Amino acid sequence: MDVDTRLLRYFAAVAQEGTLTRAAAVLYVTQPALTRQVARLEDLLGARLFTRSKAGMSLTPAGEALAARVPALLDAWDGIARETRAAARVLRVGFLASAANEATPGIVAAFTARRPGWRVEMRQSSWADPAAGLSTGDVDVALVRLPFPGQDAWAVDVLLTEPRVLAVSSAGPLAARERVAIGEVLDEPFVAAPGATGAWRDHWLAVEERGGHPVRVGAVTEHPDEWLTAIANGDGIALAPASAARFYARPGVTYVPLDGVGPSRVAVARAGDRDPVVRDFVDCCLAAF
Amino acid sequence: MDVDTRLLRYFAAVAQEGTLTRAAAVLYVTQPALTRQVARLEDLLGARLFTRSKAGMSLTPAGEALAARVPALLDAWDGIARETRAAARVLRVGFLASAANEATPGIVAAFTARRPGWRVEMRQSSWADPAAGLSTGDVDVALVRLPFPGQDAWAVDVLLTEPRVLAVSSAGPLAARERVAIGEVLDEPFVAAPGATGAWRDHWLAVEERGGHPVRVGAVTEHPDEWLTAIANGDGIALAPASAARFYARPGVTYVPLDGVGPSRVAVARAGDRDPVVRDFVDCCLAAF
DNA sequence: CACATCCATGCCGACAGGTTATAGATGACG
DNA sequence: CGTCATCTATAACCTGTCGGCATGGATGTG
Repeated sequence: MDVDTRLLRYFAAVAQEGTLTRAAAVLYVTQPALTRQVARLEDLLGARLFTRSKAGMSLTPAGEALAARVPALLDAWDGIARETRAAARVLRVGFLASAANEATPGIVAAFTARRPGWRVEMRQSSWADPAAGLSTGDVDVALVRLPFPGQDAWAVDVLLTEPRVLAVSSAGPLAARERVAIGEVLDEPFVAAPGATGAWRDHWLAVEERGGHPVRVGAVTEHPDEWLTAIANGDGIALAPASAARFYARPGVTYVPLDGVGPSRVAVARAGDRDPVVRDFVDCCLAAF
Repeated sequence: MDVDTRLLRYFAAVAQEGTLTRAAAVLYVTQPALTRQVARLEDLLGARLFTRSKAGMSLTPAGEALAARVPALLDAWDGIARETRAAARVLRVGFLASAANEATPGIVAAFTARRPGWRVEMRQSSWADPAAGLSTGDVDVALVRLPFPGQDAWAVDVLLTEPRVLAVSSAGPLAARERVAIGEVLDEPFVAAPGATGAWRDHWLAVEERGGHPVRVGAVTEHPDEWLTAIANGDGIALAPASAARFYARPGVTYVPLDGVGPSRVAVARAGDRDPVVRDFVDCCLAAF
């Protein structure tokens, strides 16, 4: 009988949390999706796994039996997948569009020097996935900007801290300014990241610095190119890391120093340090700064 | 990283067989489907698992690593699923429409006497699945008629052997006959089972007894009711087990003894005899005859 | 040079999984 | 005693994936 390991992870989360609602939050899916997947697993196995009540879901004997063995099975699979990738000598590195920077080629060179025979596969992710493919298992390690959704589940080392600046249309009045304070622009429309990215989106809308002041969203973009176009068009302004002035210079877009907001941090994130190859890559990252 | 165990079974089959084409035959899927699923697994893992050549597919080092551990993982999952079902105290029994007979209630009664607290869930399957849900894992044990597709993969005990007779329209000339020889009716249109059922369909079209004589198919049916209607309507004639005269008596349909064909066998099939509960059920079946 | 044997690709229909919105059931609380 | 808050279940919709069939392309073989 075949099953997707995702179903088993869902089941384990529900067994752990005791309610569908909470498990759904942990898994970043909606509660109806969980309801159906759990029911589907019960159908597949031909056994009721939970007794439902207003208070939540509690395990039946069959559920207990399953819950006792599923974590080990999932661990075994994760281990197999890791070993398989290791045997292929490919390290998959995700990076967020705006987290790439001058150091990347040096890091890759240092890594291939330390691990001859290994190939590094770089995968750029859109802003719709600030975890750069880590959470879906698409990559082994990722260069990201903090904070990102689900960050607590990963091992993270900060590589670089840089100020956040303001990106504005060159045609607008702010472009001529020497400096701007965040308090002056709280009513401006902002160009934002997609809605599902939670803390990450908030960070780039300066929600923390607004003290409750509402956000006006002028546009939503996923890629640097759309982002630059939206700003040049005057659809809104946006926070950006200072290095964007070098990487994303474009006629029509001006970067202005900004007061009153904290810095942005670039970090290297991964599942943990059990894998020595990943650890080597992390070391190369740390050595590059 | 999540994966469907079906993908892993596909992979294992290809690794075992060495070519996609042969593995596809073993798995009862088409070769293009396998091509894509293997490619998908490689994508998911981010590693090439096979080197393709005209001669077939041979494992890369990454493929070797995976192949070394996948069978144990699949076994572990199958064991977990079995234990979970056992904890639920539900035995799922599949039965083919025409394999059900007088003995069934007695078998179930004997089983529940031997295993108090257990519930038997009977699932009737259409003729589109002569394995009665075994092959998909929908049931733990099944009452079937031999031969059925993929039969070699299962443990099988014959319960009962009965002659095959001919079902004809009462309005036709054959209905008045005392006996009929198979050689007389090779040119008649037959009412057949769905095309994907292979050996099973052939068995009921008397392909073995035809000596190459081609089959005319007058209708295709999946359920006894359609089958009876098709025969009564004169869409074709059909082979049937002798007991059909009792179970599927209907005005307009006449059963005539038939010479020149072998008997039909009812059997109990299951994955093996490791599961003591399934073994008990099998014992009850054997004791009932 | 036709043929057999592989694997890959394009197209299409069916279905599964996700989302949002909403219903139903049941304690907790003013 | 109504009003919430908190659960799970269901409905409607959209998209991506899987399977099938048909076909193409590459490569040895008689």
